[in-house]
Amino acid sequence: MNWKEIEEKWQKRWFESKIFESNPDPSRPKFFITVAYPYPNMPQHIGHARTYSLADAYARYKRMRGYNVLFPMGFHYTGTPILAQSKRIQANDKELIEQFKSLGVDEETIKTFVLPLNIAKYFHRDLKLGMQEMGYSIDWRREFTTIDPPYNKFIEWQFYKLKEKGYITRGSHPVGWCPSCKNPVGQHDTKGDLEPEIGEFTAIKFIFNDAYLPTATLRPETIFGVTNIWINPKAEYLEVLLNNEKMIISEKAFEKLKYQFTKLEFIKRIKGSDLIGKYAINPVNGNKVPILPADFVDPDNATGIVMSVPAHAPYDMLAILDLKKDPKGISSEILSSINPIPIIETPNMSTIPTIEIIEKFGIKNQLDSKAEEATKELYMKEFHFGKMLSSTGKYSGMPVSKARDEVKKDLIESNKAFKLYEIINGPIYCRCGSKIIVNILSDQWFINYGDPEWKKITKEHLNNMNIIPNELKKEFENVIDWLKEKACARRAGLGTLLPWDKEWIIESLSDSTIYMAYYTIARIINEEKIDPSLLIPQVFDYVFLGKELTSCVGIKKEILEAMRREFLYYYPLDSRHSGRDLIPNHLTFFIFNHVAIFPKELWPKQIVVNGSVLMEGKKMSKSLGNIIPLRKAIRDYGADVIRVSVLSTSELLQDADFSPSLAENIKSRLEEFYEFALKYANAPQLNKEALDDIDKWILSRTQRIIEQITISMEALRVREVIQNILYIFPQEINWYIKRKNNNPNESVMKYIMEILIKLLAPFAPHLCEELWEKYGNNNFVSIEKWPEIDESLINIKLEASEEYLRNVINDTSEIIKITEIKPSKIYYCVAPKWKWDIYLKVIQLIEEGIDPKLIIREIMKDKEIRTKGEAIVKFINSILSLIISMPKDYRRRILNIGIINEAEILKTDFISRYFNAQVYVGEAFEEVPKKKIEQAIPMRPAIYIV
RNA sequence: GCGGGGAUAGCCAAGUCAGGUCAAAGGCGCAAGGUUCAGGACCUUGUGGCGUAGGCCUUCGUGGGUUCAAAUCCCACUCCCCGCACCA
Repeated sequence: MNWKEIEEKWQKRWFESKIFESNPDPSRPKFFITVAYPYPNMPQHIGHARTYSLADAYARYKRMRGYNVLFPMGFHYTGTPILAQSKRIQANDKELIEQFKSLGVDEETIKTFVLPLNIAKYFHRDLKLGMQEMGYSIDWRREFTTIDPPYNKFIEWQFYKLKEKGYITRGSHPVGWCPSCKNPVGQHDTKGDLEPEIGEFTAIKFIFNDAYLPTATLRPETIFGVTNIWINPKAEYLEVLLNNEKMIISEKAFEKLKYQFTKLEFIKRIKGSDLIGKYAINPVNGNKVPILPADFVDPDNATGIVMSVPAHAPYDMLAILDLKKDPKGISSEILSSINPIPIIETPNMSTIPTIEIIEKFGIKNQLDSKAEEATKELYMKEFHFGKMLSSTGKYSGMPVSKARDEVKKDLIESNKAFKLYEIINGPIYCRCGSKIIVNILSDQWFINYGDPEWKKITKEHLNNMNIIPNELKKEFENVIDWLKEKACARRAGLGTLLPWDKEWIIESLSDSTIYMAYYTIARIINEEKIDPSLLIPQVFDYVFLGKELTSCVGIKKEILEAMRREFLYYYPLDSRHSGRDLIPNHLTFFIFNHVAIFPKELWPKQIVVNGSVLMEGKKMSKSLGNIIPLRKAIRDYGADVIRVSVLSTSELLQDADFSPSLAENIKSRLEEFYEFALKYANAPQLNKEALDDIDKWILSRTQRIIEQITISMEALRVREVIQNILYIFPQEINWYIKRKNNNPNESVMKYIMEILIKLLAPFAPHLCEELWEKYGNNNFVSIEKWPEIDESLINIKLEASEEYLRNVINDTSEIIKITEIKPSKIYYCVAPKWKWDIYLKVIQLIEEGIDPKLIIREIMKDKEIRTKGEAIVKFINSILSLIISMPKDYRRRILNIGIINEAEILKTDFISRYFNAQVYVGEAFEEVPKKKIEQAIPMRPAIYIV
C-alpha cells in the first residue's frame, strides 16, 4: 500500500471539506481541547508527536462521540533561546550550524538565522507542516503567534488584571549574569548548556583592627568552632568600603560583589601574605584567632576569606595538618595553640569527626580530590543527624538543620553578618566566553504565586478538576504549596512589553497561562482583521468578563457580540494537554491564572499529562544526535505509523520508547490490518437471522471489545486501546475463523471490521478513512458515530460455552503434550447432573457467606442427597478449594448461567479435526477406567486418550 | 534536603487502586516446524523448573506481617529515575 498517497489524499479532503473547523453551534455539545503550543526554535521531532498525537486522538474520539470539538493551535515565539541561537549564528558557531544541518536545515536557510525572527518563522512553518502531515484535526483558522499585536494586547489585558488583583509585586532577585553581555543567563546561554545554580552564603564579619574580614560560609552554625581564618597567600586582596563599612575581600570578590551591592568602593590593595600571622576577633564570642595561609582557599569563591572549623570541616583540618608539617613561617607557638573545637555531636561519630573521616577516605592533604567527597558526606550527616553541643550557648541541643537557619538569622539581624550569592556549580561560562556571576536585580517584577488566598482557591479548584492520570493530583497540590514569587519579566527576548513599564518584556511562562481563551476569539480577530490598537482592556473586559462597554471602542457591536458568544460557547476549557515536565510550572500557572481572572464557571475542567519519548531507550538530545525530525520520520514510516508507535508502547505517564524497529513493526501490523480488512470490503450486510452459534459468539465478543475500548478511551488509556485492536482482539477473530473451518461468515466479518475501523480511526485516521471508503461509504469515518454496544448481540451463555470448549481443548493438548501419545481416540466423560446440582449448590452457599467448613453438613441436610453418602463427601472435597478460590463475579456468572450442556458443546467435529482423532462424548464409557470417570466435575470433564 | 514516580520472567511492558479463573496479557528476542530458490516477511508451536494424564514446586527489588488465599493489603529496608524556578 502507498502510505504517502493515502495520507495526502485524505489530508486534502479533510481540508477541503472543513470538517475540523469548528464554529459555535448551540444545538450541539462542545468539547474544547488544547495542547501546549510549541516553541519554534528547532525542528519538530518524534518527542513532540506524543502529546500532539494523544490530544488529536482524543479530539477525534470526542468528535465521533458527537461533540463539536475545537482543537486549535498557536506558536509561542516568546522567550530568549531563539535570541541566543541567533547570536550564535551571527558568531558563526560551528556546533550549532552543524546541529541545524543534521536536523535537515539547509545552509542558505541557516544564513538567514542571523535574524531571530527568521528562526521562529522557519521552524513555525516546519512545525505546522509537520502537524498537517501528521493529520492532526486542527482548526487552523485560529492560529496565531505570541508576538502578533492582537495577542500582545490580550497579554497586556491579562497583566492589568493581575495587577488590579494585587498579584504583581516588585523586589530584588538574584540571577545568573553575564557581565559582558549585561544580561541574565539561562541554561541555553551557557557553554555546555549548564544551568547556573545560585547559592546563598553567609559572610560573617570578623573584626580586624578598624575593618572586617567577612568569612563566607554555607554553615554559619559552625561559627562557634572557629580556630583561625584562612587566606590564600598567593591571592590579591583589597580593602574596600561596603555599605560604609571597611572590609577586606579578595580582588575577584570585589569585581563580583559590585553586582550585589550598590555601595561598594575601592580603598587600597593588600597582599594576602601581609595579613598572615595577624589576629582577628570572632564577633560572636570575642575569641582572638590567627590568620593563616591555605592553598585550598579559592579567591574567586565568595569573599575569598574562609573561617576555619577543623573539628567539622575536613579541608580546615587538613590545612592545619599540612601547616604543622610545613609551617611556612608560622610560629610553632601559634600552631600549637590551635585545637579543634567540637560544637556538634552526631550519633556514631567521634567528637572530632574530621579526623575519623580523613582516615576513612585516606586523604593525604588539602589538595587531595577525595577531600571534596569527605566534606559532602560529613556535612550531610551532621546536617541531618547532628545536634549542637552545650558550648554553642542558646543553640545548645538544637538540631543542626534548625540551628543553621537560626544562627544565620541572628547574625544578620545583629549586623554581624550579611548575605551574599555565588554560583555554586561554577565556573560556568557564557557562550560569549565570560564567566557567569550573580547579579541582584533590584527592580524585578514578580507574579506572586505565594499569595495565600490565591493558593487556597487554586487548590480548591484543583480538587474539582479531573487530572489524568489521577496520581498526579498530589503532585499538583505540592507545586501549588511551594510556588512563591515568580519573576515574570525580563530585559531581552521576544514577547509582549509589560504595559506599565516598557523596559521589561513579559517572560514566556507568564504570557502563556490563559491563551486558550484567546483561541475562541482568534478566528474573528483573524478574519475581521481587527486593528490591534482597538483591542483595549475594556474590549477584553467585555468579551471575557461580560462587563458593560461604557464607551465606544471602535469595533462593531456585532463583532464584539460574536466574540463574546464564541468565548461563552467554548469556555470553560474541557481538556488541557502537555508533557509532564510542565507540571511544576506551566500547568500550575495555568490553573492559578484562570482562577485569578475568570469567573468560577469558566475555570478549566481537565488536565491530561503524558510522559516523553525515548529514542531506543535513551533520552533524545542534541548532543547524542539521536533526534529524528518528525517530518523525516513521516516520510520514512508514514504518519499513522508514528501516531500508533508513540501511543502504543507505554502507559500515559511512562516514557514511550521509540525505535526504527518498533516503527517497522507497527507499520507491518497496520498494513496487515489493512489487507485483512480489505478482504471483506464487499461482503453483504449482516443478517442477524442467518447466524450460527459461532457467529453469535464472535458478535458477542465484539460488543465486549466496544465496551472495553470505550472505557479505556474515556480514561485515555490509549495503549490499552491500541493493544486490544491490533493484537488481542485479532486473536479472537483468528479463533473464530478457525472454528468456522476457515470459512468465516463474510457479513459477520464485515460487521466486525467496520467496528474496528471506527475504533482505530482516532489513531490511524488516514488508513481508516481509506478503508472506510473501500467499504463503500462516501462520508468520513472521522466524523462517523463511535460504535455503540448492540445489547441484542450479547450472549453470555455462548461466551461461556466457547470458553468451556477452549479450556477442554487446552487441557487435552496439555495431556497429549506430556504423555506424548499420538491420539487416535479421545473420550470426554462429562459430569452427571447430580454433580452439577451439588456444584451449583456449593457455589450458592459460598456466595451466601457460609463457612466452607460447614458446607458438607449443610448439603447433607438434604435426605435425597444423603443417600449417596461417601461419593458426595468426596466430590465436595474435590471441588471446594476450587470454588473458594474463584473470583466473586466468576462465581456469580456460573450461578447466573446455570447448568451448561457440556456434552452438546463437545459434540462438535471441530475437536476431532483439531486433534485428528475420534472423539466420544458421554457420561461414561466402558473403555474409560472408573477412577477416571469419577474425576469429572462440572466444566471439567474427565479426559481419556488412547 | 523537599516533593513525585518506580523496581514484574532474556529485554520492553501490563497487572497493584477494588486480593482469588496469575506461572502472570501483549510486544521484542530466541528455538523448532511450515511456506520460500535463498534471504526477508508471514503462519503455527514452544520459551521458570520438574512431570508418560490435565498436576506439582519455585518466582513479581529485600525482609517481616495480615489472610483460607498476596505481584496485589500493612510495616521496615535497599536501589533507580525525575522536578526544585525565572528556563522554554
